[in-house]
Amino acid sequence: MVRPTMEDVAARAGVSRALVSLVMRNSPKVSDQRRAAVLLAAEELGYEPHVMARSLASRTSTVLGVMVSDLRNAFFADVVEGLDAAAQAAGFNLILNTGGRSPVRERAALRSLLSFRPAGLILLSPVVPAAAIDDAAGQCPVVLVSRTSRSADVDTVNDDGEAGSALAVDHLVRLGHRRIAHLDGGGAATAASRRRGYRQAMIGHGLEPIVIGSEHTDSAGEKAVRELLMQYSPPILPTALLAGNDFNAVGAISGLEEAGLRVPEDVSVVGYDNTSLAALRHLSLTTVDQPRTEMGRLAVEALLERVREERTEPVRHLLHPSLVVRSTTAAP
Amino acid sequence: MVRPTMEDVAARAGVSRALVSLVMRNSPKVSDQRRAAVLLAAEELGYEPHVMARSLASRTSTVLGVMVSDLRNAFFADVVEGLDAAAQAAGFNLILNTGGRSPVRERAALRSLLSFRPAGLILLSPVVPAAAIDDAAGQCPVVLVSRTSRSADVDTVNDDGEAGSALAVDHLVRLGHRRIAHLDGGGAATAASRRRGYRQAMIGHGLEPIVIGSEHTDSAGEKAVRELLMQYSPPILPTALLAGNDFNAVGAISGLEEAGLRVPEDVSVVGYDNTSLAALRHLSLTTVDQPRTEMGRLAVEALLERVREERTEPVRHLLHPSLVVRSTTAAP
DNA sequence: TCTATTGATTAGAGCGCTCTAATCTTGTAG
DNA sequence: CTACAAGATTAGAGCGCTCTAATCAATAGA
Repeated sequence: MVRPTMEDVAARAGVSRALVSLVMRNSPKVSDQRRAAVLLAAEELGYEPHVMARSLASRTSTVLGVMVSDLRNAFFADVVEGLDAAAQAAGFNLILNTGGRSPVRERAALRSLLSFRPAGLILLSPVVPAAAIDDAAGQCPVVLVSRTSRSADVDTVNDDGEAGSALAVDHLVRLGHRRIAHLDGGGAATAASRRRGYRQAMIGHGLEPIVIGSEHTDSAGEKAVRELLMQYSPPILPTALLAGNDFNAVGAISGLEEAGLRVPEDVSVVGYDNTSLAALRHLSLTTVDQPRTEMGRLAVEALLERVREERTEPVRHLLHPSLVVRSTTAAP
Repeated sequence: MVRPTMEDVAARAGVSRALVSLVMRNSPKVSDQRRAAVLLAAEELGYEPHVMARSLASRTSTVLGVMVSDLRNAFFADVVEGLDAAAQAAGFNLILNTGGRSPVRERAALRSLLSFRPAGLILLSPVVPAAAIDDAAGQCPVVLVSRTSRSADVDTVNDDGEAGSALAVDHLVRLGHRRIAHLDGGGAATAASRRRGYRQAMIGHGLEPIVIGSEHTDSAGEKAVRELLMQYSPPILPTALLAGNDFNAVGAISGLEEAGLRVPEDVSVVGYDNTSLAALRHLSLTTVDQPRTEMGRLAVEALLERVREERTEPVRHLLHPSLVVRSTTAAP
């Protein structure tokens, strides 16, 4: 279990430790002959540089700290995949902590990540107070995903929820729908802008918004539909639903089917997030797609710009969502 | 962005660096008075120990390397959640890499993880050859999840796929099914034992196994059902299907419905993994549950036992799955 | 008074690497 | 044959910490 060090490689290759260091960082100022000898020795010994020692000595870090509230949410899992791909491509590694939507746990997670002296921090939809984030931003660059910030030290990457909702409403109106209800995402970070977008789009079309309180879960979607059906009977029942997210939409569909209503013949349903769920042929859910891997990529890019000190102005990425039309929407 | 060091704290508290070090590791051999002074100084400066420097100096690591093939798979996401919870509780941190089911990328990921000199490695369903794993095991303790190993240096945590399949078959037989087909998971790491369990259970019940080649995706499930329908017409059509996993099951359900067959009235379907998908009321899939968070916990536990050198014998956890009966199974 | 003994504190080396500055080799021009 | 620039190599300090062994202070025993 005791691994060779640079010194071992140097001894075997008959050169100094400094030369091995140069070869390992593939510096151009090493003769081909020596380089070959060093690489051979390293190969024979199974030597790999010690990243931690390297970053200590060089006063740089190749670690990006990532805090994700909940990996079970496919949306975050996708973003993390995007982060990892971009980080690996740039020679960085992710150190991951889960915060579990608890401010206390998130604080601990932040401290833990910072103690690695990461090159930067990426926080996915954190729930800690802005002060805690600004505090972290004093120690290293910070990028927020799915959360806004007013701090000049913090970059953000968000989906344009207003535009996404508008896309969905426009699609439904174009199909001929007039009574379109929105199942609100409650306290979720993304809920407010989606609701706002829905309201504006409805008013823009001269239609009356109908917002039903819900959550980003399938059971909440089912419950919301039951409430809806209590308030509105078939003649005035909304002919289309814009759910808070895909899970919510699936729940809503169940609720509708249980009540004997067919989707999309009687009621059209649109989700949000385009999770793998929506793509299942069994569901084939019309939904709003957020470019998740792209969000991960942009987050890493923004972070590295700060790390390399190429930029000091904050960046606010507002990504444009797109509508994926599948089989849960049709003319009323 | 330049953070204080132990030296700074020592100077401010009027003590030596070594004393600060003792306080930070809360050693008992420090007088209360000094301890208070040091903690105060640290607090005032916002000092936090530098984990990398610490592990370099102490020749120990608090980092666990995790390689996951695909975070989009909810199964792995759940296991990672379990890993993180257990690791955090033990004062360890996860450094995460995705391997994307590609041996080449996985090899790179392994090297990258090892260059951190982690305390140990946890590999979720890796596809690299056993030799590469044994090689890694020569550098630090390794635990495999959802993959077997014959190496004495490697611990494993697996779900008992044979038992899981048997559970499903028994359930179906008890409902009165006689013609039960299995949609095979193809090259997936878990497919072989599930198929074996299916075969044995069928033979045990005096029934003839029917295995249809498939994959662990929903589109493959749909395709497999089409093939099945080509080979077997209604009178001899299997009345129940054991899919390779939940995704596969959902695809199979779509295929059946498209062919005008109802689930579970005409054909019962059982999935495997109990992903969040299965729990959706809309699907309400009968499936085999693997205790995923528990698997994560056990993996960390096994790793730490090796790290602490409490054990040298390999451990083979074979977790007992359970059947979650929902709405896709009924009497034929 | 002097020496043990115990507990608290510190000096200093060293973990595996990087980086600056110094040194050693060449090749080439004068 | 010497001088010198350019390229190749190395010595050595230092990154922020831990750890061993040494030092120091205070009390107790003879």
